[in-house]
Amino acid sequence: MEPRRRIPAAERRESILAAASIVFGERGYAGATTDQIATAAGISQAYVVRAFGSKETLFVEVARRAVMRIEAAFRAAVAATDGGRTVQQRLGAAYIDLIADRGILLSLLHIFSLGHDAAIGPVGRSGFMRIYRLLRDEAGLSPEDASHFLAEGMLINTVLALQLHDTGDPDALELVTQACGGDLGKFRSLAAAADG
Amino acid sequence: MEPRRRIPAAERRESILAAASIVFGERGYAGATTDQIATAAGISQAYVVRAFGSKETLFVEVARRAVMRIEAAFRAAVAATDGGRTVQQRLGAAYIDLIADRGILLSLLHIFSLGHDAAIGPVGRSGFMRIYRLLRDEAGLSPEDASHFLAEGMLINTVLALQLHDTGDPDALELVTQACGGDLGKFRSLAAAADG
DNA sequence: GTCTATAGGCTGATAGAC
DNA sequence: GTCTATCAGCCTATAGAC
Repeated sequence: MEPRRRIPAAERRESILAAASIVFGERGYAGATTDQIATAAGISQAYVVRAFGSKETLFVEVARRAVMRIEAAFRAAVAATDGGRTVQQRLGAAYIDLIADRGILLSLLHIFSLGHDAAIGPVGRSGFMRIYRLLRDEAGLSPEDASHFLAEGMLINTVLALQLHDTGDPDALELVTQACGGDLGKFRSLAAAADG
Repeated sequence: MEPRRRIPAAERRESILAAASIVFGERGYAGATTDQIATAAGISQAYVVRAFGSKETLFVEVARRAVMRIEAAFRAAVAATDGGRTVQQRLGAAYIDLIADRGILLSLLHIFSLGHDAAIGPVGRSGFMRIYRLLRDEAGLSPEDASHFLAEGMLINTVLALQLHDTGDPDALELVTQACGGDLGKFRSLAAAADG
């Protein structure tokens, strides 16, 4: 690998994080290798490790970013004064926009399934609870509504992760339509993009 | 390791599958090792591989079993003629009973996050759709009700995987109570058992 | 049916040059 | 800031004995 252009550390960190989000998403924490992330980021394996200290630190940072992006998107949705739509509708649309980024979607799932891990569990718990409080206290949802909203989100996560929207199966289409409220356009194009 | 008692192959397979369900659940497919599974099953690493051909085959079998257990439990819940309770209530209770087995719960989450995998994705998709059809065609739920039921299940998965039921946080308790419909007893005792 | 031994491959991290 | 080289460890799978 020929030496790359020197780039400010902060900027390089961002591109590593972007690559890591995709690779960790596809393979999971244990399944992903620092070498795969390095290749995706266009740098050497050793540099990935050096930039973040360890693979685990890098994953925790990716996880933290994913949660922060959700919080930011929800805050914007709450703040938006969009005439016709309810807060729930704005929040739902914001969530679907966000997890059309498969890196974020899959990061979330991996965080959940590593809930018992000493390093990642706390990130997942505190992130999930911050989002719950945001829905309840800032968006003004009742505990029941907040819970329902989260439940719908978790089902969307699942059907998208399983790629049920990509099947020919009409029952799958029926389910995905129910889950996403008919707002499938984004994921169809996503699937098409992934094929090419 | 001294040679163990000779045991019929079928029986040995079951004990390996039981051990694998726990270890795969805790560490994920890539994170778990055949040696950890062997230790949990009380046999040698080589024998685990020999008994199933490969680690991947073993995982696929674990995944298949988890889905089948859910189907069986739901069929029983549908068939049960339990005076006071609705089908939804019976199904919900059956689900909560089932995923109190953390091995099954976490197996599910790992299947979801491996939805893109060539070997595991198909198992996840066909299993999920079989369960959807069961809810719709055998339990008689409308597509909307089936979708809501699944959504609630996915939220329960998440809060249990994150172990939010184990936190002192009162907000977490509020959320878990909403998600599980107040039926927390099983998970408390589970947590206590895990501590000991 | 079950084990021991080990080959062969991959991985995260470190050292050190530029 | 970035790379090459490399080590030490771990992991799956196979071979072969009992």
